[in-house]
Amino acid sequence: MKIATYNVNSIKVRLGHLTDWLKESEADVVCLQEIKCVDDAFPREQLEDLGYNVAVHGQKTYNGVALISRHPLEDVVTGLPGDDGDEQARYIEAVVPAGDTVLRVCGLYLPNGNPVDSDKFTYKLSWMDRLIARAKELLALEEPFVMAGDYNIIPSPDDVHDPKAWEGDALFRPDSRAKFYELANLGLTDAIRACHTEPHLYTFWDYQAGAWQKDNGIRIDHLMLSPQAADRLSGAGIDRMMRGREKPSDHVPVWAELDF
DNA sequence: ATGCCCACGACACGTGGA
Repeated sequence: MKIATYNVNSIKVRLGHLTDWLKESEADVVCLQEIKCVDDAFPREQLEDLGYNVAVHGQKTYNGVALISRHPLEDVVTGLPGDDGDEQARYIEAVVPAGDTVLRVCGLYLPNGNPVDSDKFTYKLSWMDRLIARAKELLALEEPFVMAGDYNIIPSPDDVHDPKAWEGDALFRPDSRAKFYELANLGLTDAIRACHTEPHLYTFWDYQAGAWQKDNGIRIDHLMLSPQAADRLSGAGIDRMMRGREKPSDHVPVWAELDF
């Protein structure tokens, strides 16, 4: 089963890219971020016509996440538990039947956090605390799950073209990274890092200053696997070619293959 | 050192992204 994450930066603008890529990649489950639309505006029918089930947690203009799956999506949870006052659409979770068991898929769009002297940064860190709490709850079930999405975290200096330029940024600050390690150290496996040891694998290139042409990128989209999911990991990849297409998202799809 | 580009809402440019 192929699980992927893709920050589309507007589903309206990127629907063609997404459907092209779905046909090429044959992904089974995809976590989408930054759909930037309300539930009713999501192109549900077009994706259903390609054989996907759809679950959406949308928001006008900003954020918005969705899950699409060739298998049923059950027990859908929208919104990250832990703060009923949080109105930003950044989290969606569902259970997907997988062989003789189930895979829980958690799609997330972690807050950017810049500027770091603002409440946006404290929101990022507290959001990560809630994600860690959710991971602890799910780990207690001892079932396969994946937390996949745009983490807005550069885990290590190997994951950025120019570490100096990112010093102090909310995506690379030691306290941001420490929270990510706290999550990983619960026992979650970074699918890309488990399959690829070479440095400088990126998932995002800024639109500005020729970042793509210079390969000035960062790795911020991750699939984090529970131990029971990591046991089934057989491959992972980054579909860089999507960044080279006409009118691309600034992120590209990242995927993991799990043997079910 | 700073801005570059892109999407949105709703038509002018401000907000947000990373």
